[in-house]
Amino acid sequence: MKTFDRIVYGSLALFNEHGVNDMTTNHLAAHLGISPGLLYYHFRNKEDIIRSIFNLYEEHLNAGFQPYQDEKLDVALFIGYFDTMFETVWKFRFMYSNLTTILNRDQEISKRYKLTQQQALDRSSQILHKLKADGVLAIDSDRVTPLADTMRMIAGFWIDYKQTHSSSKHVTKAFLYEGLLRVLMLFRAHSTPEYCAMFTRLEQHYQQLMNSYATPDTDSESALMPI
Amino acid sequence: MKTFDRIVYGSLALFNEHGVNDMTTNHLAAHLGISPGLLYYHFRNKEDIIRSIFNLYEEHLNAGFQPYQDEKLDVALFIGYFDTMFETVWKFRFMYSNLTTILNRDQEISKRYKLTQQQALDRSSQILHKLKADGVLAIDSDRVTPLADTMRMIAGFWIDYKQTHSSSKHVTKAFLYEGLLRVLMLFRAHSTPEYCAMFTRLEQHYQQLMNSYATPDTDSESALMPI
Amino acid sequence: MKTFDRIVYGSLALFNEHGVNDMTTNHLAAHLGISPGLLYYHFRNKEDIIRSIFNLYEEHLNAGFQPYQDEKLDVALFIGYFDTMFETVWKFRFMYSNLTTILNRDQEISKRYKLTQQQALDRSSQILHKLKADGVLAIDSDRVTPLADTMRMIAGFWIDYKQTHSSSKHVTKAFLYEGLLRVLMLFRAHSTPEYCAMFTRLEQHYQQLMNSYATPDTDSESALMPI
Amino acid sequence: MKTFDRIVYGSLALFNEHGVNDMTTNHLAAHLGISPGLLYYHFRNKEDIIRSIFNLYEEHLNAGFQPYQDEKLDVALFIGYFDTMFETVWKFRFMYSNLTTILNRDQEISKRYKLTQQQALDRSSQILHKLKADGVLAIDSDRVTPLADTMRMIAGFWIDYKQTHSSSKHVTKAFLYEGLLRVLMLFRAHSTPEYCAMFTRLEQHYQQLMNSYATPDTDSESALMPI
DNA sequence: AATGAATGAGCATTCATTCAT
DNA sequence: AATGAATGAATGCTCATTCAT
Repeated sequence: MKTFDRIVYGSLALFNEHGVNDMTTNHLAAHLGISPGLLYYHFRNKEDIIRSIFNLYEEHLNAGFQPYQDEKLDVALFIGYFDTMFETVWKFRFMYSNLTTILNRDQEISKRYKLTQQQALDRSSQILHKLKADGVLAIDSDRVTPLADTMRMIAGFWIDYKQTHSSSKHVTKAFLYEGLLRVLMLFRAHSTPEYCAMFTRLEQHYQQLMNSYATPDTDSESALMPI
Repeated sequence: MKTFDRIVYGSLALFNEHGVNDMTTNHLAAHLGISPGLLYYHFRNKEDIIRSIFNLYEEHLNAGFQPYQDEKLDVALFIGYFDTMFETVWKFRFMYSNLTTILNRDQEISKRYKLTQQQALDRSSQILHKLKADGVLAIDSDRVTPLADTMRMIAGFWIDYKQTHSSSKHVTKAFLYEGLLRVLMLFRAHSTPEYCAMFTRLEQHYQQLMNSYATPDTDSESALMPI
Repeated sequence: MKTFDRIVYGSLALFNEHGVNDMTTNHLAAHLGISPGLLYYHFRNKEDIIRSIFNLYEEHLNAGFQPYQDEKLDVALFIGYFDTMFETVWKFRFMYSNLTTILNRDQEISKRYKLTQQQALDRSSQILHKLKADGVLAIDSDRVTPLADTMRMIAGFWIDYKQTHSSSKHVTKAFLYEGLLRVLMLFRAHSTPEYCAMFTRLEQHYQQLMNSYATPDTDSESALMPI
Repeated sequence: MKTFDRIVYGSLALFNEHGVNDMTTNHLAAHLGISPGLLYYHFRNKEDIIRSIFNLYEEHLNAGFQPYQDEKLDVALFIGYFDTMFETVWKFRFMYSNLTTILNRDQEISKRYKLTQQQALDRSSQILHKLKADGVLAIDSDRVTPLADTMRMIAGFWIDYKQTHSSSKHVTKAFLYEGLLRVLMLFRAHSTPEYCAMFTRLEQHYQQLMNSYATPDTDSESALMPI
C-alpha cells in the first residue's frame, strides 16, 4: 500500500481506537513505523489527515444511502439500509466521538460535514416519504424529517453512548445490532398495521444475529470488525 | 461562597462554555481570580475538580427523577419530568460533550457515572412501567427499558448533536425544546389511543414555548440559560 | 535581579553574541539556567522578549540624543554625542545584525523601530542644523538630513560591517573607535575652516583611545564591553 | 542551461527575493522545478550552493573594478564605477542582507569573502590615490583607504539599510540612486575646488535618474530590476 | 542525471502540576 | 489559605539531508 494510504487508514484505525486528541502526530508516526517528517511530507498538518479520512467518509455515506427505486419493498431492502448505516458509523466512529473537537478545529471540515449531513438527511427523508406513500409508515408528513433526524442521531451516537454507558469497552457486533434494534423500534412504532409484522420479523432477524455474537469478553480484537 | 465551591461552580460554568480540554487549569484559576496554587490546594488535580462537579450532577439526577406516586397523572406531571430531564442535561452539558474524554481519563468517575446512569435508567423504566400499568403506554414489557434508554440517549446527546449539526453555535431554549419534542414524539408513538391527545397537547405546549424563544440570533447571552 | 529582567538582559547578551536565529528559546532557557516553561511564563513568545529589549533600546536612544542647548560648543559636547552613539549601537548590536529578520517577523516592532529611527534622525538633523547655524558646518541646508542619515547608517552598521570584513571576530573598543573616526571624518569634510582644527583634535583624541585599546587578540571577553 | 547553472542562478534570484534563511532547500528545488535529490546531486549542501554563487560574485567584483588607465577622466568614468558598484550590490544583495549568517556558517566562504573584499578595497584605494594624484580629490594620503572603505560600506549596506528604514519594501532604481548620491556626496566633500562642479554635475545626473524612476507604489515587479 | 519518499534532530510553544514563601 | 514563580515532558511541526530506485 502507498504510504499516503497507509497513513490515512492507519490514522483512521488509531483515531477510532484512541481518539483524535490522545493520538499525537508523533505517536501516529511511531505506530505506523514512520518518521514524523514523513507524515508531514504527505500531509500539511493533522487536520489535513482528518480531511482525507473525511473524504472516505463522504464516499461511504453517499454510496450507501440512495433512495430505493425498483427494488422490491421487502426485508432485504431494510437490511441493506440498516447495515450500511451502522457499518458507516462503525468505520468512522472516531468522528462521532470527537465531533465537537474536530469541527471546532477545522472550519473547512465543519462546512463539509454540515453539507454532507444535510444531504444524507434529505435522502433519508425521501426514503421515509416513499415508505409512507408505499403504505409502510403511518405518520404525519411534517413528522417525517424529525423521525429521520432522530434515527440518524441514534445511529450516529450509538457507539459513543454505548461505550460510555456499558461496562464493557469493547465494541462487538452484538453491540451494534442493539443500536440497530433501537432504530427498528422507532420504525415499528410508526408503521402501519400491515407492515408491523415485517418490522417484527426484522427485529427477530437482528435479535438472532445479536445473540449469535453475544460472547461478550471472549471476543478477539479482530472479531470487533463488524458487518 | 467558600473558595472550594467557587472553584466547583466556576469550573462547571467554564467547562460548559469552553469544554474540558480547552479550559486549562491556569485559565481556570485566572477566570476565577485565584492562583493556580490555590486550585491545587483544594483539589489534587483537574480530575478531582470534575469529580466534585460530578457530585452535584448525581444530586440533581437523583433529586429530580423519582417515580410518581400520588400525583395526578396529567400534563403537569410530564412537564415536570421533561423539564427536569433537559435542565439537568443543560446544566452539566460539558459532561455529555466530553464524556469519552472524561471517562477515559478517570477510572473512578467512569465507575460512578455508569452506576448513576444505571440507577437513573432503572427509575425511568419504573416510571414507564407505571405509565403502562396506568394505561398511558401501549408497549410490550420487554420494550420498556429500551424505550427509556433511547429517551435518555436523545436527551443526553441532543445538545451535542444539535451544536454539531446546525449552523448556529448558540444554544437557546428553543434549541432544547426541540429535543424535548423528539422525546415526546417517542412517547406519542407508543401511547394508547386514549392518551394520544394528551401527548398532542404536550407537544403543542412545548411547540409554543419553542416558538416563543425562537429569536435565533438576537438572543442575548443571559437568555441562553434555559428552563 | 527579577527573573523577568534576567531574561531580558540575558537574552540581549546571548542575542548579541550568537544572533537571534541561532539562539533558540530552549537554548536561551538553558543558558539562563531556567526551564523553557518559565520563559513562557514571563513572555508570550520569542518576539515578546525582543519587544522588551526594544524598550531598553528606545530609552537609550531617546535619553542620549537630545539637541544641545546652553552647553558650550566644544570638544566635550561632541565626545558626548559620539560616545552615546556607539555605546547604543554596541549594547544592542544584535538588532542591527538581524534587523531584517526581526522586523519581518514582528509587525509591531517594525512600526516602532521606524518611528524611533525617524525621531532619532529628526533630532540628529536638528543638531546638525544648529551646528551649521553656529558656524561649525559648511553645508547646504538640503544636505543636512542626508548627512545625518549617512552618519546614522555608518554608526548602525559599523559593527556588522567590521565583523564581517576583518579577520578578528572579537569586537574591541579599538574596533568601535575606528567607526567613530569614520563619522568624524564625515564631519571634518563638511566643517568650516574655523572648526576644522577642532575636528582634528577630536580625531586625535579618539585615535589615541583607539591605539591604547589596540591589543587585538589578547583582549579578554570582559574587555569587550566598551566605552 | 545546465542544471548546475540553473540551480546557481535560480538560487541567487530566490535568495535575493526571500533571504537565505527563509528559502529552504526543498522550496528551492520546488521553485526550480527539480527534486531535492537533484539539488544534492550537484551540491554537497546548502553552503555549497552559496559558494558557487560566491564565484559569480567574485568574477563580477574583479571584472568591474579595475583602476582606470588611459581613459579620459570625465563624468563617464565615474558613472561607470558607480553603476558597477551598485549593480553588483543589487545582483548579490542577499549576501549583504545575510552576511553574518552566511559567514558564520561557512568558514571557507568567510575566508574567501574577506580576501575578495580586501582586494576590492585595495583596488578602490588605488583608484582614489590616482584621483588624488590627478587633482580630483583633496585628501591626506592616510585618509584615502578609510574613505574607500566608508564608500564600500555605504554601497554594501545601502539596500539593507533602506529596506529596514523606509516604509516601502520594494527596492526600485530610485532607491538605489539615492544610495549612489550618498557616495557622491562623500566624493564631493573631499574634492578639489576645480572638480567640485563635476561632482555637482554627477549629482544632477543621478538626481534626474532618480526622479525619473520615482513612481513609488506603481512600480511593477519587473521595473525593480535596476541598472 | 534525476526522482521523491524518507529521516530525525530540532524548534517554538503549552500545560498540568509543584513548592517555597 | 493563598500566592505565583517555576518545572519539564510533551505537542504539532520544520527542514537540511540521505538514499533506493
